[in-house]
Amino acid sequence: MTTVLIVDDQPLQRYGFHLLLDSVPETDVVGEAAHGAEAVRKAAELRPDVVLMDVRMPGMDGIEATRRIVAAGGRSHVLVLTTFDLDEYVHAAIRAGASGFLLKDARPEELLAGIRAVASGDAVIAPALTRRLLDEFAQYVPAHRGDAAEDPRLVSLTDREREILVAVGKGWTNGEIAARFVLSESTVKTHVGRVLAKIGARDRIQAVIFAYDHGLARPNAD
Amino acid sequence: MTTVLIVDDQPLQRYGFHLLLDSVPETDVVGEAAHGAEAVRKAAELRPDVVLMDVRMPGMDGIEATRRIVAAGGRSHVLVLTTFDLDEYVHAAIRAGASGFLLKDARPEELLAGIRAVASGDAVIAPALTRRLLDEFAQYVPAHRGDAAEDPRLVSLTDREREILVAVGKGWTNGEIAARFVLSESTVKTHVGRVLAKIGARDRIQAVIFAYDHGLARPNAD
DNA sequence: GGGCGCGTAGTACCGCGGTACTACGTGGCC
DNA sequence: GGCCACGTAGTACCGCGGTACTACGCGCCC
Repeated sequence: MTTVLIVDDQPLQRYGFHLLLDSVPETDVVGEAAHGAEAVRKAAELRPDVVLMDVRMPGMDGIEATRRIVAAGGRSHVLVLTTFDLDEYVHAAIRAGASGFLLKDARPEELLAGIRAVASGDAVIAPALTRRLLDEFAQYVPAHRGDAAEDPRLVSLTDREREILVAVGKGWTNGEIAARFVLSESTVKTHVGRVLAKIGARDRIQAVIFAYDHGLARPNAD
Repeated sequence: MTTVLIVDDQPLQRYGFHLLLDSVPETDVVGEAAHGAEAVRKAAELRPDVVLMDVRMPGMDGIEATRRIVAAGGRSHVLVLTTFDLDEYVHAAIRAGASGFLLKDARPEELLAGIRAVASGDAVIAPALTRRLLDEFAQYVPAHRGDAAEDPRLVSLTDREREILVAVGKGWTNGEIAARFVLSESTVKTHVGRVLAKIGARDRIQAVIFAYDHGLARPNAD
């Protein structure tokens, strides 16, 4: 049995979803919320398996509510619904930690399949949006393990040197690296020097860029 | 009517798909191929709406075949199928231009829905894979105009300072920036200093990291 | 006019980073 | 045994980077 919390500012919309979910035995609507703040509160209180979240709402919007619900760490998975397939919404929702993104004009069985998938920890995206998402993904993931492994400069690094490069990629100074790795600063300098030579970087700054370009360092926005 | 080309090295597998697709009126299997090269040839010849592509095949694999079919520019959309949900396959397939990625243990209706979506120009991904894809996506597209605009540190930068930060993000030295911007090195230093203070970085290395984290610098693998 | 934000530019100082060495212990391989 | 790769460590030197100032011209607004 999958417990669901319905979040939408329009009562009629909520009613429609409620009817649909009641029509199948596997889902159980445990609550409704009309805006973001109420959604966050009820999600914490009812701990539903799935939160059916509308994006556009007065007050706290669905994105922010999603962020807070996900951040709260419960096991609730958020399935975001919208009438508009704007890229910004999709991006924001993904970054907020949503497990799915469907359009409101989805067929009932699609919605139910989505809820099922999300409840089991998987994720779903409306086919119409997936196309654009894949195009972007192909752009943004240039050299993730694969091309990276083929880069002769990267494979020429020893394990230790790779560790050092990762540390450099975090922005640590030689002194900090020495401290964390329990080494002398001289040793760190030796390693860094060898890394720079091997990857063809003139200074640690280009090493940081190299690390990002080759997936050794990961963006970690704040 | 959706025309389909089935590509798989195992005759039994092809047979199974053929039977399934024949069981519904909307799809029409127009051909079969047992390996990558044959798939590329037949795709060009038969011009199917959808190519049902197995990844693992002797000789030219499904990824390479997908790349060539997509590159050929026909209107065929490739739906990749695999028994293994390895990330590398998914990434490679997406980069190759595949329109979809499903697991072979998908239910028949899922497969048919996938073919339908792909034929109409949309894209589909198996829910089990979407989860990980979204996680990665959230990392790789950190600040696609949105959170970036919300970051007070970023908006506090003047236009000039933002330009300087981008230049720093490229790994340029103060001297290089001065040369390219036609400025004195002193001026560059002044700007860099102000940027560091505003974004809360102690040195240009952390500024580079900041730039990457906030989408001012883009991975540009070689 | 006077303030203010911004871009420009300078001087002086210090320290971290990078280079160019040398050096030694360890483990693996021929 | 001897060689080699690797990780460790040191010294010496120089220069870029960062800081702390000061300064001035320009456009804008009260």
